Amino acid sequence: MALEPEDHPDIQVFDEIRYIEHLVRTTIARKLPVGLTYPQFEVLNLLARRGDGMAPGEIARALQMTKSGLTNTLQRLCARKLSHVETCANDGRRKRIWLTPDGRTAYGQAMVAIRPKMESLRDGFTSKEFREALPFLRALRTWLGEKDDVLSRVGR
Amino acid sequence: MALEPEDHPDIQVFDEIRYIEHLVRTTIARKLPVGLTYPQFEVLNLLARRGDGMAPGEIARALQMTKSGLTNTLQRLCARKLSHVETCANDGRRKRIWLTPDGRTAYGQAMVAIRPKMESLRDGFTSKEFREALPFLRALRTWLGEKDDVLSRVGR
DNA sequence: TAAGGTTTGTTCGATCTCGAACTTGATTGT
DNA sequence: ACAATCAAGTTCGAGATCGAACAAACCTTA
Repeated sequence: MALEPEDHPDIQVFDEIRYIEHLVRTTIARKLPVGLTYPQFEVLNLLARRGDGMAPGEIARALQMTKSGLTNTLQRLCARKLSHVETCANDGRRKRIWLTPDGRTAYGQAMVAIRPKMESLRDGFTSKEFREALPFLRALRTWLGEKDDVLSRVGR
Repeated sequence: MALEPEDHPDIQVFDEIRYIEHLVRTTIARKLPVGLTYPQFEVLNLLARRGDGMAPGEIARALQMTKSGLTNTLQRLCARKLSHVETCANDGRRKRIWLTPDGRTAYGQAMVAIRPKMESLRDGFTSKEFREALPFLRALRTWLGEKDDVLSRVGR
């Protein structure tokens, strides 16, 4: 699809977006230290950047994962002692996720593996180009998300 | 990620792209007639638009799927008699995939379910906006794909 | 024409992903 | 106070996805 001429520009845009998403995912996934999958890395990345102690629900929303999907990933991270769980004192339902020292180490290794690629990206494109692309992408994302049944779903 | 301020514009762009891709996928998936999954729809869509008779390898490349992933999807489509397979006469390795009448019907139903959404999208954005977004997206996709280990892999 | 390599597609195991149903803990209305 | 409701996570089953290993059909070349 993505490589063929398409009549509708909107379809072409979505094709390119699908393609880019796929390239990013596979490129990163292949550089990760053995044992780390892409979604696992995304969780580590989020925890490392946004700070520990997030609730599973927050993490799932931030990463566009379902709650059940995240449960799965967290169980694997915890099994490998890369994260650990803490039940919230005030609210017995809620949990908080923390990176372990091992988790930070693994994240660091992953970032080292990925960094060269990211840096060469910043050689290939200017910061300005990215900034100028943002408004449209944001508008598109917002439109798709708002005008929709997606966010009105329960039980994600 | 996608909803938080991020220092690097490039990361924001990738976050938006990831989000958009996810919204498109889930939005379409939820509108599909029961029994049709999103990847199955993508294959039907490709066959209906590009014409029947494609080889599995071509389909996989066009849709950024692995060969093994596509084998799986094709087996399900064939099991439901939505497509059927033909071994190539000249080349015993190659196969050709055809839509069955049932397959065309299912595709038509899926398109009917999706059309309103697509049309309202064309109300929300102009064709010009999409066209203007394309060059950057294409350049990004090309850069990610070329300058990379992805395409040089064997056995996709 | 036989050996070695290439291309095409399949099988397999591990993980991801989704939605539906469920459990448990908190909140609210009366 | 207590039933109804809501919210946060988990479980489960079906399907998707990936890569590695494989089988079979071709191709090359000596």
